[in-house]
Amino acid sequence: MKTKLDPSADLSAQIAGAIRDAIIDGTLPVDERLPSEIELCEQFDVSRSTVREALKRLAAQSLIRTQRGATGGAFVKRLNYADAYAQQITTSTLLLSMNEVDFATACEARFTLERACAPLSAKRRTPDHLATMRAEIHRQGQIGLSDEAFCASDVAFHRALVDAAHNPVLSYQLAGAVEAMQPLMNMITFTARDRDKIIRLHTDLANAIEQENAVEADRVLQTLASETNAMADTVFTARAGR
Amino acid sequence: MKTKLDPSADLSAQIAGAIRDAIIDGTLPVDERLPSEIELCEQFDVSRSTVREALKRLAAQSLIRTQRGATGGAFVKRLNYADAYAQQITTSTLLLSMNEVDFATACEARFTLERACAPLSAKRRTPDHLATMRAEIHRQGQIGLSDEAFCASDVAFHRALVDAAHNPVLSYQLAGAVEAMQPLMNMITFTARDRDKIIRLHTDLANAIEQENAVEADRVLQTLASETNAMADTVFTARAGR
DNA sequence: GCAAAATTAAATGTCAGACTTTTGAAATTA
DNA sequence: TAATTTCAAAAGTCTGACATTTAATTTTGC
Repeated sequence: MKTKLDPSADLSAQIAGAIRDAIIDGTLPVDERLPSEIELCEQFDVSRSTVREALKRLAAQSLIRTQRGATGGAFVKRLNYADAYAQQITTSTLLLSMNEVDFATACEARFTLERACAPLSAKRRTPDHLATMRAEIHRQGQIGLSDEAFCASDVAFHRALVDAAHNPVLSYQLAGAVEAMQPLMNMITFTARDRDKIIRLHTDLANAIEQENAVEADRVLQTLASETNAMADTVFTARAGR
Repeated sequence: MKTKLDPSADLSAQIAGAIRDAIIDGTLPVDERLPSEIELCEQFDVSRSTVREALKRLAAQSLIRTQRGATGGAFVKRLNYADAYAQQITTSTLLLSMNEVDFATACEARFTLERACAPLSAKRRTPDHLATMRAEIHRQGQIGLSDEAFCASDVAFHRALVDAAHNPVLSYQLAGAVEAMQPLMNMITFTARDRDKIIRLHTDLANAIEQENAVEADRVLQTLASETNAMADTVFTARAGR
């Protein structure tokens, strides 16, 4: 079956699009083998280079995987959480850094979503997530910790909070919101007093979650949101005045 | 400057990764022109096909755009909301459809996030978003509307609700959660009574948002969540018993 | 001298063909 | 029967050519 393409537009993009659509609507199920490169050449009436460029596009979106060898080929890939997370984080991070999204907007989005998660986390938290939160709080208190390491630990803490809700879809959706903030947070220099304040709030939050106290957790998250905004304000106005 | 690659692994993936990292960490700023394909061949010591496959990978992630002609080349692309949305929706949809995420989990994630959004929407809603919500409610009441069209309108309604919060980052993060549910919702057959119930709840929700009544909006969303779950249950148990 | 037209050069897009490497299956051999 | 060898199919890579697009440059006509 020859599939028609518009010869004036980008051929490899059209081929990738056609295959992508077939994957999304289920025509090509998971683990189905695509036709070999040579067969795709014939089907779309293009050269092998063009077919390969199309396949690389799909591979970049984790839609296919390829195997070499006799029984090899391109297969529809089951999209796993790890790959989806990675893509989400890349996209979210770039969206924020390239579009001059102001700190307040990103911060509001993040804490709004986290607050939505907290009641579920309070209800369903298990010892391992609490342990992770406590461990990160401990790390945050270590002297000589760089600002970047502090931020990374902050992200890990909040990730544990979200994961405690035990809803993988929720974890996935929030991964972008939480992780994409990290580069913005890294622009902030945290004073010792700032760190103390954050650590205290993190401790309150962990306690609230442990006690299954959703109301208190929400209160702490609101405080954390406004504190974060205040710290960013201080840094950015100081920097602007310089 | 020759950049070393591991010859045993996929070359085009390594090249794409190196350039991707440079874009993410800001080494390559927006609108910066990448070296020409020939120059990249020399830099990485590979053939042009390999370089091109790497560039197609980046293009698939909306990280670069290419221009033909004398002053053309590959340029770092400013990631816009439209492209980011599209990627988010593709990824979210596939994640749900390929991983046998049960309806209840996806539904919980979606309504949890929407409920987080609603208070902001109630505070900031403008006439145009309200008008969109009303228009979609009207469409949902039309007789002879297919189940798919009903679902599409449902998505549009909820999109308007989210957009009313006037936080583009929040809209972006929720796009995946809302849109990815559509294929799952499409598996449901809505009876006339179901539709009536949903339309009534949508009306209540629009009214609550118009009156800036966050508490009432939250109540309606909770009801809508449990109703949606109930409808899905009915359909799925009926189908399982068949 | 100026504007329109033709030329040129640089870049991506496409093609054809060869060779390499990997890998499973089939054929052969001990 | 089991180990080994051979084989074939497929993706990965390389080379070189040609097509197309586009902006800058040069030429031409007035």
